[in-house]
Amino acid sequence: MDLQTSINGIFDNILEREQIFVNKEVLRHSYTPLELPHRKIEIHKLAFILAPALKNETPSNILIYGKSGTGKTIVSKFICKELEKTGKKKKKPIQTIYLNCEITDTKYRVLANLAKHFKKEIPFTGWPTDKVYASFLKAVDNKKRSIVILLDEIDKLVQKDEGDILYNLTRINDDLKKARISIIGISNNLKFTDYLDARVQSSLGGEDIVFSPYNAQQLEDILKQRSEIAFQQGVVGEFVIPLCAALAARDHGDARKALDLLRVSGELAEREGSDKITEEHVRKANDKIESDTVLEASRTLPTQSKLVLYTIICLDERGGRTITTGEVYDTYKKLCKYARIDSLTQRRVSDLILELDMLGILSSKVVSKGRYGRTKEIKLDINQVQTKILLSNALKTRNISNFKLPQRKLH
DNA sequence: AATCCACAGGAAGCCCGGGAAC
DNA sequence: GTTCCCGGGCTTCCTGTGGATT
Repeated sequence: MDLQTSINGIFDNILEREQIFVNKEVLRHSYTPLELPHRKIEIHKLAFILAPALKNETPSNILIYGKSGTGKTIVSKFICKELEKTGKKKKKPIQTIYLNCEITDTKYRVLANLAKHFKKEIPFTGWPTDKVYASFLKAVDNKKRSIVILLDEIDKLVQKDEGDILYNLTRINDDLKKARISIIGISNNLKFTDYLDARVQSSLGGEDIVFSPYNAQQLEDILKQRSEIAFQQGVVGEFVIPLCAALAARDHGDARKALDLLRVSGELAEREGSDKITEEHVRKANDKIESDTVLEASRTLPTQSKLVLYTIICLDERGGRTITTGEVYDTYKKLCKYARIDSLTQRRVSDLILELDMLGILSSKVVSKGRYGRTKEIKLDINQVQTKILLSNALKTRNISNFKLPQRKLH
C-alpha cells in the first residue's frame, strides 16, 4: 500500500523537485538566442558582404575561420535566417542552405544533398557524380533566385581529398543562367586553404572573417545571458558562472564547452535534490563530461579498434617502458589469436592507433630512438579501469578478460 | 660521415555491400 | 539478371627518416 502511493505520485514528485531549470533547451548549442554577445563586428561584416543578394547581385564567397565554439556556425545561421526574412519582405527570393561537411563528407553526398533542397531526389549512391551535378544544376536553374550555401566544417572535405567539389561549386555560376549561388565556407582549421587549389583559393577566399576565441570575461557574459532564461532565480551560486567560463577559456575559449558545463552542473544539482548549483557541481560536471565522451567513444568503436585499445590498456597496466607501435602490434596479434579473430596488418593497426588519437582516447607522438628506429610512443588519456571493463563486456563472447599478457621480452 | 633500425605514412589497388540503370 | 558506379575497410608495396651507434 505504501509502495503504491509513493509510486502513484512518482512523476509529480519529480516535477515538484524541478527547482533548478526553467528552460534547459536554452543551454544547448543548437539554440539560437536573439542576441549574440561579442560578435557584433562579425555579424555586421557578414551582413555587409551578403547584402548584395538583396539587390539581385551575387555576393562574394566567404571563408570563416575560427576554433570550435567561437560562434561561427551560430552567427552564420543567424545571418542567413535574417537574409531570408528580409528577402521575403522585399519579394526577392533568397534561399540559404546549411550543410555540415563532417556528415555530408563526399562530393557525391554534398551534391545529392543540395539537389534534395530543390526537390530532386537522388539515391544514396549509384549515379556517376557528374550526373548528380547536372541534375542539381537543372533543378537550381529553373528560376531566378539567389542561393547562399553554408558549408560547415569545409576543411573535412579537403582533408578527405574531396576538395574538387569546391572548385565546381565556386565556378557554378558560369553554368547557371537564372540562379546565382554564393558560398560561405566555415572552417575550424586556420591553415586549411594551404591545401586548396590556387583557383579555388582565390574565388572562395574573396572575403575572410576570423572568429577569435572568447576570453573568460566574454564567456561569462554569454553564460549570464543564457542562465537568466534557463534557470530559476537565485539557484546559480555566485562563482558558478565564472568557474564555468574559466574552465572553458582554458580549453581555447570554447563556448559550447562552457554551456555544457553549466547545463550538466545544473543537472547534477537537480539530481542531488539540491536547490542551488555550487562550484562543487561544476567540478563534478567537468569530470563527468570528460569521462562520458571517452566512454561513449569507446563503446561505439569497431571491434578491431576495441581490440587495439584493449591491448594498449593491458600494456599500460603492466607499466614500465613507454608503449610503442611494434609492441602493441605483437601483443595485439596474440590477443587476436587468443580470441580467434583475424588480425589486421601493422599498417592498418598503425592507422587505428591514429584514429584513437584523434578521438582523444590516447596521444601518440612520433619519436626517433636513434639506432633503435622510429616509432610512435603511445600514452593513454582515459580512465583505464572503466574503459577496460566496458571493452571486455563489449567483447565478452570472446572472453578476452582472461587473456594474459605474454612475458616481457628482455631487451 | 656512414650506417641502419623500426617503424611512419603515401600510393595503388582489391574486395565488398549498396544501389541504379538497362 | 548483368553491368555500371561509389565509398569504406583493408592489404601490399613502397619510400622516407631522426639520430644513436659504428
